[in-house]
Amino acid sequence: MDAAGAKAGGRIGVLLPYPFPGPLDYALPAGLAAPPGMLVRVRLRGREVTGAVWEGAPDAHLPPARLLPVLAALDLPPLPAALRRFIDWVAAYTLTPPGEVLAMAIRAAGPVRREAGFAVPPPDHPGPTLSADQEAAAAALRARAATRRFSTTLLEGVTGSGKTEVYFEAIAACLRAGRQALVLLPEIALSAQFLARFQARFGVAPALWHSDLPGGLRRRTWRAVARGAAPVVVGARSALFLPLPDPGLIVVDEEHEQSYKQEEGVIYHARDMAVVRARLADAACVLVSGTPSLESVVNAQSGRYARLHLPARHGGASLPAVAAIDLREDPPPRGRFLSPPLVAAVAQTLAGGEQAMLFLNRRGYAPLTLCRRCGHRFQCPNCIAWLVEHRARAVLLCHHCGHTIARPETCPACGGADTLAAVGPGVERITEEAAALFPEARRLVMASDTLAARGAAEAAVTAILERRIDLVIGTQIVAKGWHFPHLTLVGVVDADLGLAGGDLRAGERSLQLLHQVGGRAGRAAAAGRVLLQSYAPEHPVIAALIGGDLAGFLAAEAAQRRPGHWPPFGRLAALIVSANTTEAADRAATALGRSAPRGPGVTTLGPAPAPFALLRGRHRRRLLLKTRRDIAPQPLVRAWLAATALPRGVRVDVDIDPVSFL
DNA sequence: AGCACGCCGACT
DNA sequence: GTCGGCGTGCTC
Repeated sequence: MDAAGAKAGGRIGVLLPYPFPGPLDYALPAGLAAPPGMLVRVRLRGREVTGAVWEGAPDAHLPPARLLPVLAALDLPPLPAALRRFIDWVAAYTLTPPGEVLAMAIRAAGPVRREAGFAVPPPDHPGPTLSADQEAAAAALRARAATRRFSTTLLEGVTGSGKTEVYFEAIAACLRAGRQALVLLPEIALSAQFLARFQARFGVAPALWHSDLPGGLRRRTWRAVARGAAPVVVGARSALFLPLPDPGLIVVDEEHEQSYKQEEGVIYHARDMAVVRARLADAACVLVSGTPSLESVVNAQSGRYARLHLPARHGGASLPAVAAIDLREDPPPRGRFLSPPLVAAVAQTLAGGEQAMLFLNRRGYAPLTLCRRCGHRFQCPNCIAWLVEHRARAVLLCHHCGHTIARPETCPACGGADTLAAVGPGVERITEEAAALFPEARRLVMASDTLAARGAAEAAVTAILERRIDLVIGTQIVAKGWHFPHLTLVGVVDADLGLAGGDLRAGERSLQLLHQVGGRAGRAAAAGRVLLQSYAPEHPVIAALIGGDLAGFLAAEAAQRRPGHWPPFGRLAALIVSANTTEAADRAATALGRSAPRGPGVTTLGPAPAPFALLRGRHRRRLLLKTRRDIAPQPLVRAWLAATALPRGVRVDVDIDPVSFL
């Protein structure tokens, strides 16, 4: 098929936002211009749908008589070539049909009532003064953002070192070069404080992109981006698929965050894909973190990434002092969860007119409800998980599928009245304990469910900043990059919580989370301190936090993972087998296990029950393919699935580079 | 993704 | 004897 195939009057491929193996062929009427990337309307099974003209050899076998005509072209610039190549790349890498990846890119490409535009942030608008360390790092980033050459830089710095202001200088350089900048944030809840800082630097607001954007604004923003009228876009991971005409800089803030991993639909890691997006667009990529992932550190050490380091906290603030409270020596009173030393520290902080925070990464009142008489435990019928009591709502609720029951008065198994006991704490229960201990303190609970309402997170942050709150009790939402200058004490209720479970990255993740939480303390003039309640303070993660030796921890972690070719020294692909019955899941998993690829540098683990062996009513088994770093797992997985006959009703989901084993 | 086609339980 | 369950297959 020659180039004439794409000309008017010929046959063209149109990629549609559905899981087809490739583009479908349509006839292009004479007089209709449809270059690659053009969004077009076509008929599919009688329905009218939007797709994109795509490169690749049309399917010559289909007789011309069966081709339907392209109906119209949308009044939009074609998707840029770099985005088209990115879509194809992500599809091939994640083993997802390309149309499903395209769907993420064009979902918001609908008509709008009023066009939107965003002011170009003036690069030379006077912003905050940088320290010498910041200026040195900013100069390096400016140079990288000003060239039309791909690069990746790991920008590292302790919490409060002013990393944001440093990469703002890279944004300014990118804007001066006439290109667009994209900033990814792990949580859009972060954006309120981020936007204030952006405003302080540039005097205008950037375009925002996330899944909760109302439909009209979403379409207007998409269109503005496509037209090049959004010079800076700040967004969640899905912003990677926006049609920026010429992105010159992609920043991934808090690059270690696990929320960059999309776990449903198209399964991809936004941090890794950001590097690819930058490479295909000849752009600079900047990965930013106070606690970088082992992946990024190893890439920096091997020279693949450049590395910039901000050693000190900005404005003379010092890092908080971290200490453990050994719960074997100082246990909390029976039925309580705050130990005497932690209670004393909170009391002292509050008495000094400063703010304190208690951190527990568990929503609700109690993770388990147990009958003291017969031992009955309340479990979700659809998942292998305990129902979590939410006392304020008087319900027990599954955090995996949302299954909810009214809080029972009697045990359904033995009929016992007053025999049900709440086991273990959630933030609600810690709040109850804190209310009894510090009745005068103005308390605030910060959890994803208590801050779900629009503007709730912003209101909470404002209340803390204005010192209308004395004691914050929160889940991991408090670990995000908030800046609370009057907060001087962080108490971690259960520092051991994230360490159980045998997950490859449990230690690394726990260290990052606790370090980030601790980083909320003492960000201004007053010194901060962090107290970690633990039954195992000698654990390497707790020891690294106390000693402030994050690099040492990562080095030990690397030494453990390297010999077995575990990531980042090897590659993983997970196959999740799910079926309606245990038997079907077992049969399929066993069949896959028998036909698993083997060979030098290739091993298969499993099948094993997936950590949630029953989730949302489906029985799950998991197999893990591990390859040496120089062996791509995708062709192996493709061949593996093609060679294995699977029983009816069985689904196999592939997760390339799985990060969560739970 | 939708939407049609196709074989096995409870209904007029 | 039918109406309808959603499992499987196709869409240019």
